[in-house]
Amino acid sequence: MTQTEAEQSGTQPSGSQQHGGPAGEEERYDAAALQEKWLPVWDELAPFASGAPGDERPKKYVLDMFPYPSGDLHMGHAEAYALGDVIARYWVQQGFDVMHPIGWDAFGLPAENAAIKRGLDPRAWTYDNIAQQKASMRRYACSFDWDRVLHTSDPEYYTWNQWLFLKLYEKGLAYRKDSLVNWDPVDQTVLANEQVLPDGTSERSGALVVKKKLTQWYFKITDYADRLLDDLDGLEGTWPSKVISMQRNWIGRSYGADVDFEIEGRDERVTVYTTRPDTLHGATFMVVAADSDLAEELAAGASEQVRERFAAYRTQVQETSDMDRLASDRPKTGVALGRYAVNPVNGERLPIWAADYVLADYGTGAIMAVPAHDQRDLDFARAFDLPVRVVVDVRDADGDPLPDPAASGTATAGDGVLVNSGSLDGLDKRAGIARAIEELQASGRGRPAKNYRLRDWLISRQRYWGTPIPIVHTATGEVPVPEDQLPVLLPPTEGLNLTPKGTSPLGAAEDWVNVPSPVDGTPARRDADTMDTFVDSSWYFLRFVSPHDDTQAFDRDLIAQWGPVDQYVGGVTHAILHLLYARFITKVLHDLGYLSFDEPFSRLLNQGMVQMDGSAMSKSKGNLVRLSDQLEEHGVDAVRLTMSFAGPPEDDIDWADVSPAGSSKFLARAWRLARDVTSSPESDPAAGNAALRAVTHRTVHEVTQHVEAFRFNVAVARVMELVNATRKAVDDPAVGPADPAVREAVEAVAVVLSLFAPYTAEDMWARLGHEPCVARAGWPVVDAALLVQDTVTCVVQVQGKVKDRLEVSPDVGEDELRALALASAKVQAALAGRDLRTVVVRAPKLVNIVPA
RNA sequence: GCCCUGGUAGCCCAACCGGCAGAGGCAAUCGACUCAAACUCGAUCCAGUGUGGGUUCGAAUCCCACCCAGGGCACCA
Repeated sequence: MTQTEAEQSGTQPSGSQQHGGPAGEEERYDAAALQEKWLPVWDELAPFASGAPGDERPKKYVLDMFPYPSGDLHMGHAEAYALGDVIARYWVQQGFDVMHPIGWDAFGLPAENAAIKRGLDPRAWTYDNIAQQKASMRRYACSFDWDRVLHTSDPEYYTWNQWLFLKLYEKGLAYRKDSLVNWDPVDQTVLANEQVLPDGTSERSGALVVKKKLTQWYFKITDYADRLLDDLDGLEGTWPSKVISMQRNWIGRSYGADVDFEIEGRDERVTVYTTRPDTLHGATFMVVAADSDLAEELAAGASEQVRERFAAYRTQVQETSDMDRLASDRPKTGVALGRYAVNPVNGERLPIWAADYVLADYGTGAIMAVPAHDQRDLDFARAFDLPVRVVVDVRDADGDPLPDPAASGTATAGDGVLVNSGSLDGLDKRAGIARAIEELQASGRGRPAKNYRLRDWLISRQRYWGTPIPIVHTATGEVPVPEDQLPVLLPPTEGLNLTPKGTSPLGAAEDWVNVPSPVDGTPARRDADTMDTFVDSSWYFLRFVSPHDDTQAFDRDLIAQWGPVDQYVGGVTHAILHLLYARFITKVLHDLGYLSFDEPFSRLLNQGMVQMDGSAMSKSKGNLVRLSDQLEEHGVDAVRLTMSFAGPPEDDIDWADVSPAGSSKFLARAWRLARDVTSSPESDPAAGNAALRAVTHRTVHEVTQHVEAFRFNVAVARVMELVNATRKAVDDPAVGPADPAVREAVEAVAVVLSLFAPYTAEDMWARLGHEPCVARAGWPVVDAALLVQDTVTCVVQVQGKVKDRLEVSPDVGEDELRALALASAKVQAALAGRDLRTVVVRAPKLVNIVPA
């Protein structure tokens, strides 16, 4: 190896020579050598093992979102795990039994696609990558409890995925239905709504998603919509407000009324959902979603000509529907169905149209159109020359009536007084809605209702590398696989063609798919689809408490002790998908009696992303900065420190704006302090330099607050100050390297740095004469007496402008301070003889003198 | 279109409850050390807080309007 090994083979050789310098040259900071030296020691001592029997420390659960094993770790991982580690290591230093586990989200399409491309088994690809990432994480000094590792692709794990499915199935929360689903034509599988980007493309493959009618499994997350929404209130303050508002948006609850309309020539009424039942008198037509069964049915009862026009329109809609969802100003299209509804409040005949601006899967797929007060309805009315009737008198800021929507083309959606509305006339929006609902209920034509933007969670995937759905289809219907027959193992890939073809590759595994019915032994077929991998990650945090338990998904006593997760750390990219699903599953398991809590993550920290020159680094765009290169060049500690110091954790880091070389310089500077300390570990700090001690204690005090508030960048800045102050003291002949206050300061630096730069901190600790591990040394105790300052600087302002500064006692009296300030020559000069109007005194920090 | 963040030095970022705009770092410049360089050490330079109003003794901080950047939702009745 290199000279670093020679250097490390001896114990602390004084005057080791690395660059051919003269004999007696001092040792230098060598990041690579420190890594070689301490990694094996930590492997041996396992300072982050958690949950040992008899461990009396209070428990804390810190969790980083587990990675997907595609290739080696990249800069994004490096940031996330550096920041999560600061928190985990901090709580260990504070004396907690911290569970900080790691695992791999190992099922999923990328493994399968990569495997197809290279003709490999997805298992081999996945587990090779895991091994590589795991080795990288160890080198990166992540404070994980390595005894708790899990992989979601292990049968030991996905067994319990199947168990979870059965629990939901028993509860009626897993069901199969036939509907239009999002189909990814590239990956040849369906996608959840959440996996379709706003521009209508797949978040995975980037392909334009199309609609396809399929029978699929769903989890009934909409049953939990109210709780998922309302319980967000309790996360206020501990979750980023951004995530909370994104989830609120996503669930999208609205309140209104269901209103029943009679249909001429049809026995059944049609119910529509509206948020504005007060405007019912303004309804001039009805619209049903063109792709709904209702439209089909209504058209079937119409004339031959209408049926033909409808069929043509429907085909057109299905071909173009997802193509230009984005084009919000695209012209309204539709066909009249030649059928009529009857307005329940005034008996008017309303023509029924089929159009694509009404969605089949929201509400009832039918609306009452009130063109005067709804822009979409107005656009439609103007396109097809339908009547517009104003029923709300909306005024502008000056109290003038707004122009007639029929003429202006702008619907008046604002608040106003109801007109042309019979018994509702004169009421405002709020009262009008309440009265309208009352009257509808009284006449049996309507009732209060609410709706959600959130849809049920589609979990079927037509791919190989996932958890088989534990259902068998028999001649008489679907039968769940009995719990004691789990797991349903994935068949081997031999003989299977994994290439996407629209149906699950598992269906071709004849030996696997053909099974006797668990009920009566008659021939049956397994469900060949696999589960969305978001199912895997929706409960993995529970499994960590007992990852090797083969009798249950998780140990209920242990999860009661550890859960919920005290601190969750991960990217904001999962703000909706993963976090919403995890919250849902947690609530379900709570309701089933498995959990005592119903929110999984008490606190959440979103780290930002790492960019280069303003552009995101990702697999698809090519990794502009390679983590391995950075680690090679600057060392683990410098990279980690840079991640913490770059800015607030939630901000993105542009690698071009930060300086790992600067971090490295700072670490060397800190390290040299430890090298220079000459006092013994037993020296008494109380005998040390008072000024330096004050700086040390004040720094530790502030760092503590900053770390707890996630202001890691500021915490690091404070340590830099302490290092600078200590260096000055060491070089000051009046203090010097033997002063016990210097040792106290350097020890504090070592312990605090153990959160950010573990290798450097460990070596400093050793040089200070201590045994490893510094990670378990304990957080420095602040002596409150040393935080009290003898004097404070009082600012004296004249008209808010600083004119003088006074050194005063912290408990100086107001009157005394006022007199002192007025006596200042600089103040008198600024006043130039003017009379005083007021003197504001905020003892002891400030006096503001206002002249007349 | 609606909602949410955020604009402080050349750059990344601090600044408590409204109270001295600068803690820390990068870059730059100068000096010391060196045969020279790297390393190291020391020093210097730099903004009045996106714009315009308002409240206040006092505003980066609070309020209003606007501009810019980023993010979320978007034909959800």
